[in-house]
This record gives sequence, structure tokens and C-alpha cells, in this order.
Amino acid sequence: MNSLSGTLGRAPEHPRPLCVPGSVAQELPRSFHPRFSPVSRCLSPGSMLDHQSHHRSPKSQRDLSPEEQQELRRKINSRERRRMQDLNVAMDALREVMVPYASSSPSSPPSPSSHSHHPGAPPGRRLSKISTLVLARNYILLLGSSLQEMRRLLGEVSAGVGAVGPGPVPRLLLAGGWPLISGPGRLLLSPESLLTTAASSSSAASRSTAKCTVLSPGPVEAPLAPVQWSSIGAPGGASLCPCSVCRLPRFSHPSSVPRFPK
DNA sequence: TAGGCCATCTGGTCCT
DNA sequence: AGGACCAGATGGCCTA
Repeated sequence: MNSLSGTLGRAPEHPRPLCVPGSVAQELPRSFHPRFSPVSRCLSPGSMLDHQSHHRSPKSQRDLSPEEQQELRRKINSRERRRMQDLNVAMDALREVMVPYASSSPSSPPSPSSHSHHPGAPPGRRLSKISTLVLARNYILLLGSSLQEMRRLLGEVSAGVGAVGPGPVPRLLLAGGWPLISGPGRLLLSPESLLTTAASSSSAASRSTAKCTVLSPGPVEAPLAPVQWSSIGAPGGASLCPCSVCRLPRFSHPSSVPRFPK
């Protein structure tokens, strides 16, 4: 499937009328659209085309003819477009992996082929970017906690059996005795299993009511945050987490995410 | 119709 | 100098 550009939208095969991708956009004169008109760009807030760009490289900018400037702009736009498309490809790949874990009902087995079940949305709706990222993050945290739990159980088993041999462990695995390895859907979608696992492995961590259970500091601090997957990305649905990141669709976490130094 | 999500354009900044 | 990355702005599409 072509996941580039418009495929992420609802009309995969049709380029957007105004924000047309790639070749089409490049062939259209910029003055065809108000946003491309030099006047509107200069008047738009934050636009410092005539000010700072001249400040930085007066000669190169000034010496460019309008056609050359247009060509340069096209090149830059094309690069940016390609960059974002690559990012979307990677996001799609991640989404593809995470979709089975995003299904809201534990009874419905995850189906990798079924496309994008947005939590709380009708089937066929794909995961949003933010939902995909939050989902992936929590899955990673959960894997870490599962590993912890497995190690703990291994320790218990080996301590109880003593020097008898490696027998019990494979039997336990074959019997499906591991609480968290019964399928991705159960792994992620059953709050009970999450809670019991959390309670058994690290009670201290699970007891600490972090402000954000979804975007906690890390696997060490809060490895077993009881995440309600069906609420991720759903506006106002994150009942377990009061943080602004999980509640708001737009990311705004002033304290935890430092601005990239400029 | 409002709000969410998204793609694209754009200028600024940093890096090579 | 050119490319990569980032964030703001803008407008289109879709759903509740």
C-alpha cells in the first residue's frame, strides 16, 4: 500500500486541492493561492522573510531572481514534503504494529490485517499519530514490566526447585502459565491482568499514583501503569490519567518535555 | 457546525 | 552553502 502523502487522509488517491503534493504543487505558480502570494506571506504573523533572511545572508537572497527564489522555494518545499512523508511511512509502520493492540475489546482477537481500529471509533478508522505514539510507548513499558515479572517468576521457580534442573520452566511456558504471554490483545486490553501483574511484581511502583500514567517518567519509575487503551486518543476519555497529554489531543506537556534547544 | 486530524508551506536554527 | 529539523500558520477533510 502506498502510504505516502495523501494516503494518510481519507482520500488516499486524490491529492488535496490546495496542498497538492509533489509534482502538481511544484508546477503550479505560487501566486495561484493566497498563501503563496508574497504579500500575504509578508503580512502573516511571524513571517520575517524580508527582515531576518536578509539579515542572515543578504547577498545570496538578494541576488536571487524571483524565478530563482521560486525554484529554491520549490526545492525546500519538496525536501520538507519528502521528509514528512518519510516520517509518515515510519509512523505507518509503527501503526501497523500497534493496531492489534489498540482494539478496545479483549474478546476480539487482534487482527493484523484489519486496518486501524481507532479506540472508541468505528472499525476501519486508523490510529491517529498521537494515539500510535502513546500506544507504542505504553507497550514498551508493558514489555519491560513483563520482563521483570518473568525474571521474578524465574527466580521463584528456580529457588523453589533448587538444583533439580531446568524442567519446571519449560513446562510452565508450555502450559501458558505466564500471565502476560497469552496474546497481544489480552496483554494490553485486560485491565485486570495489568493490575494483578502490577500488584504482584512491583507494588511500590504501582502504588505510586503518578500524575501521568500514560506518559510516566519511565519504565523504572512506573513500569506498570494501568493504561486504559480504549481511552487513548479519545477526547475526554482518559479517565485514568488526568494529565493534559492524555486528555488533550494536542500535545502540551510543559514540564516533562523540554524544548529542543535552538 | 465545531473540533480533531492531517498535509503542506514557510522561516528560523543548527549541523556538516 | 546546503540540508535536516522544528514549529507556526493555514486550509481541507471527516466525524460527532
